[in-house]
Amino acid sequence: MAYKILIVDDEKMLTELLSSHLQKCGYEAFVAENAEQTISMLNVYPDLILLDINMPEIDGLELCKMIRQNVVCPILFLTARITEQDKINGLQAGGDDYITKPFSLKELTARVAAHLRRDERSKCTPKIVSSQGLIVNLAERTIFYGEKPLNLSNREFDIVEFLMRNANQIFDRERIYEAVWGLNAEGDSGVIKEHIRKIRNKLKEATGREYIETVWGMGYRWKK
Amino acid sequence: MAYKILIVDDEKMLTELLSSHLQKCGYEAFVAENAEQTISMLNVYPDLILLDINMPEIDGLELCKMIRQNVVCPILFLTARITEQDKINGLQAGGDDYITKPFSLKELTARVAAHLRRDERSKCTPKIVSSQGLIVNLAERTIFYGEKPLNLSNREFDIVEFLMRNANQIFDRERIYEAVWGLNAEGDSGVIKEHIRKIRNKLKEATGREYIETVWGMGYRWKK
DNA sequence: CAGGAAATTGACCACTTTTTGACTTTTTGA
DNA sequence: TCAAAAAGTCAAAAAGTGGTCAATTTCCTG
Repeated sequence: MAYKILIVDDEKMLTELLSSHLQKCGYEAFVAENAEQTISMLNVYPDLILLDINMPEIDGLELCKMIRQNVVCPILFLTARITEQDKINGLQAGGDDYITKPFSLKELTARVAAHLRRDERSKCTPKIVSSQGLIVNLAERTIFYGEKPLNLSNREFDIVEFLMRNANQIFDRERIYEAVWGLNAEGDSGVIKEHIRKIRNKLKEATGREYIETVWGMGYRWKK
Repeated sequence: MAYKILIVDDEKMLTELLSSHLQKCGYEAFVAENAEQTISMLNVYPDLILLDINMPEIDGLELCKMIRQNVVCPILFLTARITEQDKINGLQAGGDDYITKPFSLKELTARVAAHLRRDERSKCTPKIVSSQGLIVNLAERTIFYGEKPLNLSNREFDIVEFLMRNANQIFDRERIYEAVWGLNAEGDSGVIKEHIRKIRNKLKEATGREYIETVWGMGYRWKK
């Protein structure tokens, strides 16, 4: 069974981004937007908690203490700035680590993985998915069409994985950029166009089929 | 003693193919074609079960639950297609993993090996292991290729042991550092690169073969 | 404590991936 | 039909990654 991660934050944008990304990484994500929801969410017994300290009307540290009374899993703070004093306060409240905003999704998942690893219980993340004749190995980040390997680069794999997981949905380039890079897209740099091209070539090469459809004026979608 | 694998499927073609392949890989294979045979086969105490869910007249999931009442070994589902709901149902029934058809034999054996290995790790660790012609003596910390000693240094041995124990899994340099040094890696110092080089040289020198594979942008893995 | 092996570091090079920007083609709607 | 907007293409620059080597530091052992 996948690790369960509880995200506590009041910014919808961020929680959505985080939960979709964590799901992409094979975790099960839960979201709580306030103290009340958080406490009731503890019933799912999360394996790790991401907690924003700077929420209006809620004292993150107090919330952390309350959580600690009920669970022992790692608690990682999300915070804008961090002073030495913040660190001490946080640790006293029962936190395990800090992630300072802004952070990349890569960094976040690395830290999450590190803590889960340290916590060491049997890891059972789903590894292999298959779709339309493509066999996707999430652990090795490889995709095969039968015996033929796709040989995607890391970025290419990220994009394919994202589109595949959200098959049939249309995403414009900005959205894809945000989802995969974990950053806000500033204008259209054209990176996505180029990556989509490379991906399409490799897919066509190996399978002879079209997987990524262009919806004119809207974006791209993975055909299912 | 060889690992015992029970194959549960009603397609004779497939079971024959699988059992002959698994035998070639050094496993002992048993076949059951229906629920009744499966239950009675459990008396051989298989180390792993391959279970086709989509058999006519038999509900694979029910069968899985019945098996689970008797044994704790890993159960891998063979299935044509897989939806999110299938996954949930399967896990609730006590399954450990899915292999979606069509699959390559290579993939199948890799997954089988992975599960057996995971199971093995929870048992006691053997003193002497052999892999691809290498004979590893964990007590004396020596590795021989036939009569030829490898003469690895301590660190080198640690790294090889770690990679070997987790064969086929990919580890980036940071992970290897954490696993072998037991410390958090602060940035990439390049130590691993250098050790990998030394190890590769010694392996090549003694065996003429390649054991450690580089997965670009991902890390290293011990080829098995 | 000296001498040698082992471990580590940093610099360098070759190679791959990622990004960029100029340019072409396609699509759309006035 | 034509012009503007959107999408696609290409090659080259920039950034990142891994392999190698030599130099330095650390660790043993006699």
